[in-house]
Amino acid sequence: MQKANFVQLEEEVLNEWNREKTFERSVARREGCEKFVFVEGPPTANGLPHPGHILTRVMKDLVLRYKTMRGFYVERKAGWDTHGLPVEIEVEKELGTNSKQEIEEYGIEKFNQKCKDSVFRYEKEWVNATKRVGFWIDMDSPYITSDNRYIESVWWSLKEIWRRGLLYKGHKVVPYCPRCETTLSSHEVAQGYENVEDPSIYVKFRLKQEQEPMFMLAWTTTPWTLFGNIALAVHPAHTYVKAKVKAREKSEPEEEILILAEARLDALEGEYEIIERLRGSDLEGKEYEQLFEVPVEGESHRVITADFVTLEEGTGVVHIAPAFGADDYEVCRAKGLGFSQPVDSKGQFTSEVPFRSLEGVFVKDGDKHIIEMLEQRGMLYKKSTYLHSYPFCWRCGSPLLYYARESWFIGMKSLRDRLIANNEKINWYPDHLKYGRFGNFLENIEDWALSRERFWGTPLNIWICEECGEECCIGSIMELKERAKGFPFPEESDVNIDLHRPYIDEVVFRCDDCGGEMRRVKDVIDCWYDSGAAPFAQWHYPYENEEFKRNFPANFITEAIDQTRGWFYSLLAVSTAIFDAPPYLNVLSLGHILDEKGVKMSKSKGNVIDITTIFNNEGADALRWYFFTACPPWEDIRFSESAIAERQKKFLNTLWNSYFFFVTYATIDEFNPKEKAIALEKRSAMDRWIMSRLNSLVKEVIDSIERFEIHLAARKIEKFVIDDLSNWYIRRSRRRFWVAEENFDKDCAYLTLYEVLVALCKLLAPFVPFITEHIYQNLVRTVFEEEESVHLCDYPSLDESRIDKELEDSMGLITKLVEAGRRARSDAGIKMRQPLKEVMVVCSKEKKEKMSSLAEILKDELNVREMKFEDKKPKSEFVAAERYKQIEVDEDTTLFLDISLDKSLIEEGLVRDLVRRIQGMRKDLDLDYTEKIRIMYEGDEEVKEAINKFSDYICEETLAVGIEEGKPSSSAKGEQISEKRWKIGKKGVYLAVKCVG
RNA sequence: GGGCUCGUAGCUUAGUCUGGUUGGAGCGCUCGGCUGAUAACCGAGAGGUCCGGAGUUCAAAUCUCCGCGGGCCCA
Repeated sequence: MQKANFVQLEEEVLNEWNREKTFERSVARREGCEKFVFVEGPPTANGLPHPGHILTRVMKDLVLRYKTMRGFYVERKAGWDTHGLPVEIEVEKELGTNSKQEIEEYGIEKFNQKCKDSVFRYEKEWVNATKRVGFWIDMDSPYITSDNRYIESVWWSLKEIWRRGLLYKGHKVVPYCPRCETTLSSHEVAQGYENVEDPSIYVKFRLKQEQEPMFMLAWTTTPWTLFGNIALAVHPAHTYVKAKVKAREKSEPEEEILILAEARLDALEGEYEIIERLRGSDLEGKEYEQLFEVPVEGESHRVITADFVTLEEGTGVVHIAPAFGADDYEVCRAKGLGFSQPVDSKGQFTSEVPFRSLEGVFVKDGDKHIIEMLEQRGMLYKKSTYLHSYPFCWRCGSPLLYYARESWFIGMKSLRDRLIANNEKINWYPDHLKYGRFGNFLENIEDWALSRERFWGTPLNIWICEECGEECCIGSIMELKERAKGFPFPEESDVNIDLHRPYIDEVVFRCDDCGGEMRRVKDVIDCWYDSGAAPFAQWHYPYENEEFKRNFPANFITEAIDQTRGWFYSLLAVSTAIFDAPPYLNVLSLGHILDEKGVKMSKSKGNVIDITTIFNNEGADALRWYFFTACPPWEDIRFSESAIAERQKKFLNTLWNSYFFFVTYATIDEFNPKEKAIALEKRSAMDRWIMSRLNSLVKEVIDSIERFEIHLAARKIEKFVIDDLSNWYIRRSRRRFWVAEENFDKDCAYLTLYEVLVALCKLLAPFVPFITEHIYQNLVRTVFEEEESVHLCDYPSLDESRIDKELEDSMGLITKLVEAGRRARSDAGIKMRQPLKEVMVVCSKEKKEKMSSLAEILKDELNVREMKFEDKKPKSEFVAAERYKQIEVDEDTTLFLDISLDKSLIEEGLVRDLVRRIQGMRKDLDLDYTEKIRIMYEGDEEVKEAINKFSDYICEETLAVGIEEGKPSSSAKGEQISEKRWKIGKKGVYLAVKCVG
């Protein structure tokens, strides 16, 4: 038996595909057929591919190969995501820069060039891994989000949005990284929450126009924001109290009155007395003294009411700083209150702060001083610490600030209903995402903060007049050239134009209105917009538009679940804004790869399995098969090399062995399927059964894949290969292949096994493309003038006429009886090799009729001489007879096994034992299946008698030319001899086997 | 903190939507058997608080609620 070397086999197949351009031909072959459109979610190649990326690639590949074989035209354009802060951070690490200023000093031109290089640093590894795992995608002409043509399309789309008034400049409090000096998108923020201890302080704000000292008591965990305080908010409907509190220390005033929500009274320490209850709305408009003297534009320092005030923590009185909180900003704007911003873009206090010592200090580092100063001024009621989760920059680790910034937005809120309507047209797998996580997200959609105050990204294509503020949006390179004054690029050639910073920043226009100079806003855009524009930007739409029109919307995309609000959303958002149409009709969301312990694999945890080890040890097919069978595609998968090795052993080996069994005997017999044609009806029940099973399988597999239930499809195939094909059909049919001379039944067996293997290859081709290709090449291409690759074939289609449900049922019954019979033997302590007289099956007439044609199988499997059916139930008769072992099979079926032995049965058992030993000795000698032997033996009279009686049988079974009593004379050199003393039952037997060629 | 999702034998999992025999498999373990494709296979055995608790019901792994733990997303 030749052991399969899957890794070597795969490398040969890869070379073959490469040589014969199989991928390209598989696509080209379907040109003109119905399209199945796929969009590749572009990865960033500035890190090595991770097992999760491989999973995604494998799932994509399965679906696309399957659809191709099903007759669809499936183009596969690769893509690379190239822009964005992650890329900049990598380069910054390399350069050792720490602020935007340093980058500017280094030079934007050089910096962006480094970013560009960095993005393709691991391209080779990505391309290699992609090819190695068998993902067929066109990586020779990928779309690249930083290409001019791509940017031009993105610009066009932004101009469309701008023209509709959906692209606007706003002021919003946004999560902001003071180190990177840029706002972060919500998906970026989400990645960086950590549990940290922050100060928790209760601050007193003294109300004006009150006789006795009276304070609003507010709670905050960010003391530094107090410099930006503009108002205090209470809930209009909740009950508040004036509580008279006694001094806890001598330094405090004897008594003072604090105002807080009644429900939050446990914030108070020591004794207190409630002197008045009032509603929040009663407090509205009360003025209080400013804590610190910070300049404020507009009205300020009043109590206001707001619905977002909760009573779950704090005091029910909320400190409002519009510069540092989204709700704060909104409520101040609504109430017409002023604004104060004592913090600069690096997160440091400005000179507006009334303490020299704090100027230029990072806000978080100022907390301690502020608390001290509050204490000194007697404005601190109490302090402690508070454990909560706070966002940090996901790349650089700086604490984020919520910070009012100027930013450009896309008005997604106004498109909410359209987003929901378009989502309605999308099939989600798994479906709970549609109205669950994704649907909920759309319901509460916010405007998209699009701009990034960074360097390496698609420049925001908006120019503003420095004189009159006139705004213009540029949608194409042509338009840019026409408007430009002192355009710094050679106009004759588009190739030399780079639309990135810093070049684009130098392009200045003349304002149509006032003649002033128009300059581009400095921002670049969120790279999520880049990838969201992929459906049209990859085709350079609308400047070239044939491809786009044929490729929109996509039929299928798939990525991991974390893309739900990432790429899945950005695609829908852009497409809804531009085309008011869903960009994809089916989306498969994949689970994540966890390590053996169920922890997410990530670089920082150091638990990432190197995928190349798997390729080198187990191979791509084993890896793929593991991914497909392990769990539903949308569930997290616990990944381990040993689990992959197990799948390989179990499935790929069995498949290989089935194939190799065929090849072994087909070679001996020089079987050629081309020369045989036997109608299925003429073949045996076993043949018709496996064909029926195969066709039932085809139906189930297609149905499952169509629902993206990849795991069910794969598991069904696995079960078929192991149980039906290998352990039943081939095992049961072996003897048919061993017959030396030509005969009809042998041809049927060959033909059937051949047809099943070829169909199975096609069925499996999208799953395990390598081994199936190898088998196909050897089984089909050497014989028929067929397609040159299994991947150029059509997927098997269901042939209803070949399904015989009744036969499948009958065989099912037979296997049940076989199991029952084996149990009966086991119970009686009689081994399989010992022939028995009879098996009796008591069952209904219908069952008997169904099974009678398969009775031989049962007889043979159970090693009995006779088999009887009884349709009545004379059970008692057999039960009474002690020689029957009884096993209940199901409600109306009972099996009785005659366990009585006589001399002839025992003799036959002995002979079979001898044969078994001799076969073992052949194997020890490592003989070929066709090599002849001579046998010598020594044993008692019974042995002698049995061997004499059955010598023909023994010789036939063991390919012996003769069997004689005695020992071989002294073994001549070079002769292959195996000799051994055996114990069979209680008998000692000596056997010698000599190869005679 | 909120949403979604997963939790079944030592491990990987089926069954859960649609409540109903004794909760099935595979790996691993023990014993036995089979083997001229098979490091395969077959039979038996050990191994389960179906994450915990409460409820609905004649009946709950399954439905409801409250927790716990993992994951993702959002804050």
